[in-house]
Amino acid sequence: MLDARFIRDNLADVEARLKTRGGDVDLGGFRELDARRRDLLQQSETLKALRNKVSDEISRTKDKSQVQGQIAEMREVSQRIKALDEDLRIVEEELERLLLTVPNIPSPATPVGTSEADNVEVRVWGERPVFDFTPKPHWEIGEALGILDFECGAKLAGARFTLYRGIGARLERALINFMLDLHTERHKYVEMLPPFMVNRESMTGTGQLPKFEDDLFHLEGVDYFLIPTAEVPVTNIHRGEILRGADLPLRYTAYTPCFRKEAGSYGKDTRGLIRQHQFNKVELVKFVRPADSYRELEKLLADAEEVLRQLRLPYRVVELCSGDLGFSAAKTYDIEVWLPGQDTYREISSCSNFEDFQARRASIRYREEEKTKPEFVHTLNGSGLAVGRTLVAILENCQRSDGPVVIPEVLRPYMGGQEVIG
RNA sequence: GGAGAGAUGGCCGAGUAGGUCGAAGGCGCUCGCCUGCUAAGCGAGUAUACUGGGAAACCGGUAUCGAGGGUUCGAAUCCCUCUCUCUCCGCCA
Repeated sequence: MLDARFIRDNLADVEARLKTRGGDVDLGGFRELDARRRDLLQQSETLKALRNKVSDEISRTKDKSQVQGQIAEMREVSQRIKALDEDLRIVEEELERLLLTVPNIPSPATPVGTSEADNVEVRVWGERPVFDFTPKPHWEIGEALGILDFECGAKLAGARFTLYRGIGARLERALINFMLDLHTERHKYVEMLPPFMVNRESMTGTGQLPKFEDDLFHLEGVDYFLIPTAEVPVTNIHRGEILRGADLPLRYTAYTPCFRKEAGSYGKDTRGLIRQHQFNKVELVKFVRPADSYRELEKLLADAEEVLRQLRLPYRVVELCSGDLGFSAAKTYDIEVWLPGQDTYREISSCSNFEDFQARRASIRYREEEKTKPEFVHTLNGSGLAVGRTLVAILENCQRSDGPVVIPEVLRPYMGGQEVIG
């Protein structure tokens, strides 16, 4: 959420910068609602001040018969206050609804552009493997090895669900443990294991609600949502809190499954593990001082990249342009892993600085010193990494001509020493 | 699922026959004084949000005692609904 006062004071500038995301931006309604809100608030508060003053006088008058006039008068004042407050409530609700659907302002560091095509390649790492045969896509490899069973996934749940079997299941688990160990031991993140479903406040805090309810699985009977990413529960850990400056930056990592409806992606990526309703992810989340947030973003990105480097999987980093930026982000880097079976780079991590956008929604503040005013923190997060897609990258990059897949060295301790699948 | 108890400021904890309670007291913290150092002691201060004025320092108003609603001139205190926590019973990995 943007700061209402900031919008009020910089309306034209805010509109112009939001336009770089593409689509329509109209903050005209904001100005009017904001003005009406303050007008109603002042009227109501003036009357309340009067009522408080007169009530105080009444309380000090022992003979109540002397103040019957004031009591009658205040009865009327209270009615007017009630009416004003009702109008105010409606205006504030509208204003809130409007503000919650306005996306974050892209950072000046975000390149301006209209689509994916305008994203900027920042760096490329690793050697793409050279094959003396035509590399297969992971779904063929996984099925042939008997470790990925798409048909059974569909039988158990439906399209976009997969059953991992045997060594495939173990490889997924090995990746999760490897990533968590790397981030906790080497990068000094604190591991969290949060609830996999959360309430409406949490979803609103990180920006999934109210605008993207259609993308979420909602439970029947209780107002809980399955999390689409660990970002939601982990960022909301500090919702409504005032943190101590000395404790910043806070770094958390968490493994969770993620659940997404993938509405609007019919027919897209229907084969294989790329786009599933349920997938595993290890997430990195940071709470930092505003002045440090862009430096922390670079570090977070490096922490995520380190996973691919250790696995020796080739990738590139791209900077998302304004038109491709997510709703809550001010600046985002995507890490894209090379998939030789599909002859393309594929997103495997998205690392973003949300600045104070989520912090304002979720009211996450910090106080530098005991006496200083609380300020909003900046929140960041990134995948470290999407586990299923990492498994995909291993199958495709480490495949051999006759079918087997070589397990990356760093994973072997997690695989009971096994070196090859198949 | 059933029965009961509770939710007050950074923390602990008073306050329920409605008013002088943004809220006693203690702890913590900040500043000052005092003391050869430390400890102790003394004094002052110590919430947040919105809003009006001001260049600012700051000054004023309103709201907040789990959340929402009601009664009343006036609610931390009375009534209703909800949420959460705790205890006991049941059930269960």
